[in-house]
Order: sequence, then structure tokens, then C-alpha cells
Amino acid sequence: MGPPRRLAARTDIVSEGDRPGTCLVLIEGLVGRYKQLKNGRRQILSFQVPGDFVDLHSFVLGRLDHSMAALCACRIAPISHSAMQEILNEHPRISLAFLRESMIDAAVFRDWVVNLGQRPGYGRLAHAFCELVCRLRAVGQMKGDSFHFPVTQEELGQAVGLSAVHVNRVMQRLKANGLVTHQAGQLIIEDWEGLQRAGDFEPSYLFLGGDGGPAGEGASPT
Amino acid sequence: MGPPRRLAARTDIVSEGDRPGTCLVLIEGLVGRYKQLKNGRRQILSFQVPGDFVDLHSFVLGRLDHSMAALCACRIAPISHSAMQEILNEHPRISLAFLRESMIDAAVFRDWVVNLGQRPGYGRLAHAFCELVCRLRAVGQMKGDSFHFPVTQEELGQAVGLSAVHVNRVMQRLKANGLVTHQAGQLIIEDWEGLQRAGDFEPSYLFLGGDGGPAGEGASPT
DNA sequence: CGGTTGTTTGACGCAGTTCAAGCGGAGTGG
DNA sequence: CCACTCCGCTTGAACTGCGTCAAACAACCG
Repeated sequence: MGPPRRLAARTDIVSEGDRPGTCLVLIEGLVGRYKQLKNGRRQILSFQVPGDFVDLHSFVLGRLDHSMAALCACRIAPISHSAMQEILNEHPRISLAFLRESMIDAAVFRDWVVNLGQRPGYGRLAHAFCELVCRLRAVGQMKGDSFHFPVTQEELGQAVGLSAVHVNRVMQRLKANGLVTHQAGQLIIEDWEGLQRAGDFEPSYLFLGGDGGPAGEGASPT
Repeated sequence: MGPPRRLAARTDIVSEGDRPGTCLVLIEGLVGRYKQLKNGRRQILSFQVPGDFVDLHSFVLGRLDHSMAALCACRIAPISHSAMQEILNEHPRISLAFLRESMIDAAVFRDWVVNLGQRPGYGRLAHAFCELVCRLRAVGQMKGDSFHFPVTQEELGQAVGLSAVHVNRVMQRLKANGLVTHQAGQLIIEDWEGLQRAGDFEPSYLFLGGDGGPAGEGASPT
């Protein structure tokens, strides 16, 4: 594992079509994976939290099918593909860990499909926040009931498939109902139970163990 | 690999939460992976075509995060988890193939996220059809410019996040524009170029090689 | 034949988009 | 220290894609 690179907020890390020679592990910060459409629209596919093996697939598939950008200042450690290959040769068991990582990745995407396909804006945002809380807590990145989330409403909209204007209105409803507040780059969970209910959230698809919420502990494999 | 099981149309194969002792390979037919929501709605996550290793993740993650159903009469071959384990022990290289399979799976889900999040109904259906064409052609299941697709408009709606009524109207527009026809359980591609344009389709995310379309050949790894 | 299941059509309502303008805070240069 | 600018948030109004409800229709089947 090479020394971590530091990246400024709002900078691209890798782009769709690239054939990088390294994999990346996010050490600190928040990164977004996204796809850009021809018509200018863009879809944020996922938010990645510290500890995530952020582009394992570049090693296996060679070419990237999507881009990644730092959403705030980040530290990212590269692992060369040759090092990856060596690891696999010498410790074949590790491949199961990689498999596990990539399958949880897929499970999370499946849940986004459900979220985008079936839930109205209100529940969709609630659900997205619930997932973030669970994943951040699992890696010890929650500060009490809040976390650092320096994302614009425009970007939130690109993640959940809503216009920035509508995200604004939905956020106001979430706040008015006492569920979450977003200010000064912090997302504050005011009512965890209520947020889960609003988002119809059920964290088993994250394969974290525990309920992952503010009282949970997480990170233990199932 | 055990002898293939035969399954009737519209029967569940495995259900969310199950802990099956085998993995399944689809030999013949069409299966849908789906998640059921508490409020009764359901999201079809993907259509699987013959040759697909349909629940590799049950081996790695133990528990299923979604259900699967046969959409028409199917043949499915089981592979016990212990046999999987043996394969991995004796041929560690195979793990790369499994990794590849699961990562393409994830890439496809990412594209569904984009499809649901960014495209209106018309393009969304067009895109879904394009993907099916490419994947079916790659495994030699296209009959000329058409394929067997015995799916109701209700189910199509559950796949692309639209109501059955709206699917109906969109299908009429697709037909009126000379792109596709759906009759007697067959989907007929009338204008492959046009369909790709309508769906803003670009097949690289499938990692098939070639353009995968009616004139393509597919199936060669990148 | 009647029953069941899927498709089609129409009318109506709403969630969410788009356009446009105003507002507030943070940074910059004079 | 103030003026200016920029960017993100907020608000309003008008529009529309899509959902829902309901009824008619078509195909299949026992």
C-alpha cells in the first residue's frame, strides 16, 4: 500500500473509461461515485466512507465503468494491481474477502435501485440518510448523532434522482417533522427511529450486524 | 453441479432472508430478482438470462438480501456450497472468475440506478430493452431481431419503477415510433439504432466486447 | 359459455420539474 | 471596513410526467 494521496474537495479521482494501475482505499473523507450522461445530467451512484475499498473492480475488470470524485478533502491510499495480484497468489484465501466486499457493494446498489424505483422523494432521502448513518457508524465516523456531510442540495439531488429545488423542499419537511437537520456541513439525526420509519429502512442488506443505528455498534460480520 | 431443476412460470425460487446451501446457475428460461416492500410494492432488480450465475452471493454472504422468481418455465442447476468451497480450494484461480462475475453484476446494477434516477419513462424502457438484447445475444438467445419475453406490463413496471398503465402508454409510443413491438410473449426490435438512441444506451458497462447489438457477436471478454 | 387475467382508454390529481427571482453568507479586492 | 461577487439556499408560479381510479375490451381457459 503506497502512501496516502491527499485530494482537495470537488476534484475528480478517476474517470469513466480509465484503466488505472492501482486500486484505492479511502482513508479519510467522503467520495462519490458517479456517472455522467450525454445530456449533461449526472447520477451519483454511492457515497463511500473511510475504509471502503473504493475501486476493487478496476483490478478485476480493467476499465472503470464510472467516475469518482472527492466530495471533501480526502486521503486515499493506492494499492498497485501487481501488489493485488501478489496478495492473491500468496494468500488465495484473501480472494474470499474481496468477493465479500464486492458483493456487499452490489447489495447496496440493489437497495438504491429499490429506493429510486419505489419510494417518493421524502422516503428516498430518509432512506439514503439511514444508510449513511449505518455505514459511518460501522467505521466509527459518527460524532454522536451527527456527521460531517459537506454536500450541496444539488449533489444530494443527483444522488437520489430529484431536482435541487425539490430536495430543498423535502429537506424542509424532514426538518419540520423533527427527523434531521442539515447545517454548516453537518447532518444531525434528530429522530433515528422516525427517520428509519420514514425511509422504510431495514439495514440487513448492509451486512454489518447489529441495527447499525445511533445506539448500535456495527462492523461485526454476520 | 446437480441435475437441473425444472421450475414452472411465476414460482419463487428463493426468498429474501433464506440461507440456501447451494448456488444456482440458470440454464434455460428467464428469472427475475426482486425485493418486496412492506407497503406491498415490489421492485424487480434485474432479469437474468441463461448462463447467469444467479446467486453467487449466497455462497459468500450466507443470507439472501432479495428474492428470485422464475418468469417463465426455467431450468436451473444447483451447485452446493461445499462444492463451491472445494473448487476454490483446488483451483484458487477460479476465484478471479467469480470476482469478475460479481463485479459485472454490480456494474449492471449501477446502470439501473442511473436508468431509474435520470431517465424518463420512455428512455428508461428503451434502455432496459437494449440491455436485455445485448445480454441475450451474448449467450445466443436472440432469435434474429426478437426474443422470448413473456412478461406482463405490470411486471415491466415493477422493473423500471412505473405503473402498469404508464408502461402501456409508453410501449405504445415506442411502437408508434417504430422501435419495438411486444406481442405474444415476443419482444421484436424494429429499429436497433433508434432504440439505443432513445435509451441513451452505451453497452460498455456490460463488459461483453463488441456492440452487442443485432449485428454484433458478443461474449468475448474484454 | 362465463370467469379470469392482461391490455387499453379516459379523466383527474399530485409529486416533482422548470424557470425565475430574491436572499444570505463567505471570500475578495479596494 | 465596506462594497462587490459568487455560490448555495429559499420561495413562488406555472407546467407536466406519471399515478390512481375506473371501466371497457380482448384473449385465453376450463
